[in-house]
Amino acid sequence: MIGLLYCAAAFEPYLLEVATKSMSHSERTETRKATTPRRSAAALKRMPQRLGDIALTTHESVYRGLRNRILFGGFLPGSAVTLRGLAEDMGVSPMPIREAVRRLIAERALKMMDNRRVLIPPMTEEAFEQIIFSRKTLEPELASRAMDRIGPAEIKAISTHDRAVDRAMAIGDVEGYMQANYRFHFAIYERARADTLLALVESIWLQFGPFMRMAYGRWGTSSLEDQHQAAIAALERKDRKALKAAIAADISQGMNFIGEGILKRSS
Amino acid sequence: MIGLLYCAAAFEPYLLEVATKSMSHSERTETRKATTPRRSAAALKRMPQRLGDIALTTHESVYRGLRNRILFGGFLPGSAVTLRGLAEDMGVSPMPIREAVRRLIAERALKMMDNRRVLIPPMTEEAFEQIIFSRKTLEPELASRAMDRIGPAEIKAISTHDRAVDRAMAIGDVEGYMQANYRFHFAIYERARADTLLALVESIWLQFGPFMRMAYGRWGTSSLEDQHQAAIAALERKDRKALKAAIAADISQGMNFIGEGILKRSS
DNA sequence: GCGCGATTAATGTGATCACAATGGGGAGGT
DNA sequence: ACCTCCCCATTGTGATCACATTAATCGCGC
Repeated sequence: MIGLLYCAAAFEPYLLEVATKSMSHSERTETRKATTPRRSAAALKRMPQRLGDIALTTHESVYRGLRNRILFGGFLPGSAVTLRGLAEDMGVSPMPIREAVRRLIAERALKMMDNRRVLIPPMTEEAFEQIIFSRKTLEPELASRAMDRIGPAEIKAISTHDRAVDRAMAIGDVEGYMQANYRFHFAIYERARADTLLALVESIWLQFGPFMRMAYGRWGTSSLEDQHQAAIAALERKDRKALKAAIAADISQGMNFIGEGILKRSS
Repeated sequence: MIGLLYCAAAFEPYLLEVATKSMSHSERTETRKATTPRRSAAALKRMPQRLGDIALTTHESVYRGLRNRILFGGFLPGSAVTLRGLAEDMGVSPMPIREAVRRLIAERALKMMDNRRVLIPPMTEEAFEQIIFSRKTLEPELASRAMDRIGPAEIKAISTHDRAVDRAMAIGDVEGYMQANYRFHFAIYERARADTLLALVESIWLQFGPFMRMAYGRWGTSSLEDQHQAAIAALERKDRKALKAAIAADISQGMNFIGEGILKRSS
């Protein structure tokens, strides 16, 4: 409710677009196309369990879909989500939605109000400052740990992601930019094999994803600069100090752009 | 499965004691005392919703109960938990258990294996090192932020918790020690009014709770030292630098004791 | 016309059932 | 005595229903 003030301004039409989830719930929608689904014998064709790579539960694919959508700005800060609404959108029953939403609430990607309504958490100046602190503390450390495990092959992959960042930035593809930027950073961090730390960082990214999208949606990505090249160069030289500095600088620049955009220039 | 190796050694009988949850599900157990609860008309008396302070959902009280139990060592690292088992223990249906467990898994207080079995995550040396790093990074910072909001009244409360720590340590009350120690730290951290950072720290504490309990259970709390007095003195003097140093030293001492105990001396 | 109250719709929560898959234990064979 | 295979108990998952509560909407009185 409170957070709805954030989206009072006129807004681009990306609000509810489906991000990057490739759910193939074909055999389930045909069960549900009847307006009033009866339970009698309709529960037979259950658990077809799409085996894309390995057995994946429904709530897990729902979770990943929602997670990506939040991470890359598919939701507006302050916008509400409902269990039944999402269930209908994704063509599943409300049950796996409940579990996915509960999980995302625990990760602070969603927020449950006192009235038990669920919404994308609006950003506050205090939370934003804490996010910056956490990022600048954890991410350079994670990159430093990863460095020893990053060889030429990994550097190549990381560079590919960086080029995707530049490409998206050039054509103003906000969502593409955010996805490529995420992949760039986490391609580095994942090599640290430090999942306890990585989980903290992922939770942080989930919290500023919608907010970041809002900033880019308003002021574009054209004036963005990053320190990705400096980070790659540091990785090639195995220069730990330079790497940490590059990551820290990248965070500062990016978050400063977002913060200036939304929090300072007000509406 | 793997983690069960950790509890192979002989062990004290605190394994499954109920920690500090005061659930009053009296009116619900009488519904369930029949061995095979039928659903026909038994679903009438639902949602009595004990209103201790404010309306509290069942899965929320289940969550808090489980959380405390994990935090203060009510479970052994590597031990398995089952939805139906917990449901029976707590006298509720498996449904609120599912939500609470899902939430705790997201907070890394529980771990779901590939076979979908849920267990208390066993500790590894790598995870332990990351936990120490996170604690030493976040907690002194949190204390520093809290200092400006800590007056004589708060210092009094904090000192009370410290005395409880000493008392429990003197009589070897492991669980009492852990609870008092938690209250001491979080009485400080909460004053920072930085819930984004606080959430990260709480997740970390949940992860080493069972492990800490194991160490104290084996070697007692008699040889423990802490820097609580130094922290309190720093709070009284409003000495930010000393406060951060005291918190950092307290973490180092405590975690070192635990780590030495379990990871180094093997069995 | 315009607030204001009662009715209705919608939402989260809890319970129960059905099902797939894993795991353990016992029987049978070597 | 040990290993192997099969069967059954147990577990998590998904669906559906019922309910309490909150939000929305319509209608009535001023």
